[in-house]
Amino acid sequence: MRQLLPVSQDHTDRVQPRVLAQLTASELRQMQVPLDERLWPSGRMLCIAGERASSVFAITWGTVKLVRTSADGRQRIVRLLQAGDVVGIEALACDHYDNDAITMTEANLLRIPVSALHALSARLPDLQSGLMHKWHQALKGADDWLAELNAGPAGARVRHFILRMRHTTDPSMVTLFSREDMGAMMGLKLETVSRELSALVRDGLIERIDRLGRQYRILDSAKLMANA
Amino acid sequence: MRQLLPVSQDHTDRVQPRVLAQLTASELRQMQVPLDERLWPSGRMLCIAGERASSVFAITWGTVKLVRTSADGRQRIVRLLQAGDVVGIEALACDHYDNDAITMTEANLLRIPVSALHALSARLPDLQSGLMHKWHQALKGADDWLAELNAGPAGARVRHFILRMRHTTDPSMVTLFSREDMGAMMGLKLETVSRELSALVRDGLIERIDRLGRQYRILDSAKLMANA
DNA sequence: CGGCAAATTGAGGTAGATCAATGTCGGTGG
DNA sequence: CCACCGACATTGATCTACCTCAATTTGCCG
Repeated sequence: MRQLLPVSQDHTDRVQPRVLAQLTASELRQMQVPLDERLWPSGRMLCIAGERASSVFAITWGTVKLVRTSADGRQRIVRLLQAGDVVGIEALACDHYDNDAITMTEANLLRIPVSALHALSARLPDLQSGLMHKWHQALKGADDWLAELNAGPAGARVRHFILRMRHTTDPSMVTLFSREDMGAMMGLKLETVSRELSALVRDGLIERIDRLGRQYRILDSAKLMANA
Repeated sequence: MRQLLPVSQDHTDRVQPRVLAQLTASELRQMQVPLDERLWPSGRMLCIAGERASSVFAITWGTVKLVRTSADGRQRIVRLLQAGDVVGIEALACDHYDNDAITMTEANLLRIPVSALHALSARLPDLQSGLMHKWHQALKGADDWLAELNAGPAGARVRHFILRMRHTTDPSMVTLFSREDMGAMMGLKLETVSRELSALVRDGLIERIDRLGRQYRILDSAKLMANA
């Protein structure tokens, strides 16, 4: 079970992760911020687009997908959030969530009331700039997602996705998701994703580790990065 | 010339537009903010991805495209900015621009030094929340762009695009762009865009106004909005 | 008038979708 | 323990929406 999680979700190496700005969870608690830290199972809906929003969720480890369900029922994964990202950051600027958010792995989340953040940021200029950083991170993430994962031929999209999913501790290892989810991220059908992955294995760029098709080892990162 | 501009760019109806937060240009000037207001011609590059960034540009009217040029040279329009949006907002959080920004019409821009904003926001809590609102607007814009304009069949994308480009004063009128730019926004080839537009005209959903194919009148908005 | 840039339209090719069959894993209950 | 079942990945065959290549048209401008 453990090795199914991306390494970025490893919570043993950093006992006190910086949750928001430079603040750790315990520092926030010292400042009277009522934190609700919880471990969520995979596949749990954290918030719903349009729903009233009064808190944000800081991710300390795990992966969360932001999903848009279009009028005709098709689901599109708008982007992924991981450790250091904030789920529902839009709650800071308006009173509802813009996207559905669903855990894709087990995930450890710190729920923080928006009111507490507003109160605190008046006193703490550092928090201000820290939050600005989170906004920027989210915006750049959205733009990158579009440019890298939703442009060009299917093969290139899948290769970009693999590179993006490398473990931070061991960049030769990658943890992927279900073919259907991967398709929803890149605007492809699950069969196409499967075929492209098989082609990469056949050509020796990656090697499959587990039986489920979630764990791969990168054998030729140069070719993976080649834009040909 | 005048009628080629989207109505949202009309600057005669609001003499003192709110530039940032609730502030008008003259109010900002009263606060010693050194503003550089300028009218830019169409097709001018405002900033370059990776370039050192020390100011933002508030749009009072006109349209600006954010462009990513991928490694293989293909250009992708990541989203559009219009009146009320801020070009290069990322300069508030880091020291460089993330995207190229190019005017798509004549555009009136207020260049504002980031240092001035930082200094001012310490004194003005309203500006804080106003900037947060801009961040949110940008992030939601990015997510919407992906979900509406880069998902589903070509016809649906083009129809969404038309609806998005309706004039604010007269929602039955639409101003489009070159077929190539439209393609770069929706991940389609220019011929495909042209064909889809022709089909909409043929089926009586829209009517062409000018000779260049930039101005259209919407005849059947119900069918345009239908997701079939 | 001539040349250029942009849109339209047609014919044909192809990447990816669709439909469908098979295989593998993991859980469940006899 | 083993048979069965459901979820998921893979693979093949075919189809089609969109791309590519190319010709034609239109308006603009020197």
